[in-house]
Amino acid sequence: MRGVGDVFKALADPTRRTILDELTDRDGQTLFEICARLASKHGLGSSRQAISQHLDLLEAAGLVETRREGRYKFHYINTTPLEPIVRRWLTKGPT
Amino acid sequence: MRGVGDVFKALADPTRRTILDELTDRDGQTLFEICARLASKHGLGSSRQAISQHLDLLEAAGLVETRREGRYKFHYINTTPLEPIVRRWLTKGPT
DNA sequence: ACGTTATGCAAGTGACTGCTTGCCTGTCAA
DNA sequence: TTGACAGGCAAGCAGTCACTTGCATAACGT
Repeated sequence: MRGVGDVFKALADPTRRTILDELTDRDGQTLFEICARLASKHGLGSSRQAISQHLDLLEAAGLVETRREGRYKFHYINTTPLEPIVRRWLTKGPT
Repeated sequence: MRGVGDVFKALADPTRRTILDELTDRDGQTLFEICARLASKHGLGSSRQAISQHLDLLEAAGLVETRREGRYKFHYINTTPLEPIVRRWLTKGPT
């Protein structure tokens, strides 16, 4: 369904927000790359399956898009769903 | 603590987002007013205690501020914590 | 003073969430 | 073809969350 609520739910978890930080820093990473960089740069000891489930959720919310190439799967951040989210309460007058 | 995670957690629930919608429409409502308008305008049948707990959470996140006056407690929306939240991933270059 | 109104506090419950565990599929190099 | 590598699927478990239930506090009208 990829409704608005999915975006908020995806952003509710700190690990998922850190994943978005990582993809902002270097877009198009594989699952193993993300795991390695989360561990080294952010000090997160999450397992591969945990990160994979987080990526599934981010993809379901439309915040991450994927591209398969052989046995690799690259993950790209998509900030499009983010803009209208908060603007909902910020805009008092007509845009 | 009122950290960044509290704001995301507060926004994760659809009822709390509807409460923010209501306060955007009419600021400074009491608990009973919010309950009544949530039921009539938004079709939500949440109990008073449920709404009260949601308001506590929104206040802990800094999204709602309160002012007591006699036996009434008025709730005001505060959008200040919202701006830097999403901008975190939107800004690629210097603002 | 007494009852009503508006709100607060806290324990208990069912559902959801994040994570683990174990096994399976598909791809590439030798 | 065999083994290693990248990723996927699904069941189970512990913690959290939203909600209810029941009682308590405080302010106001009469």
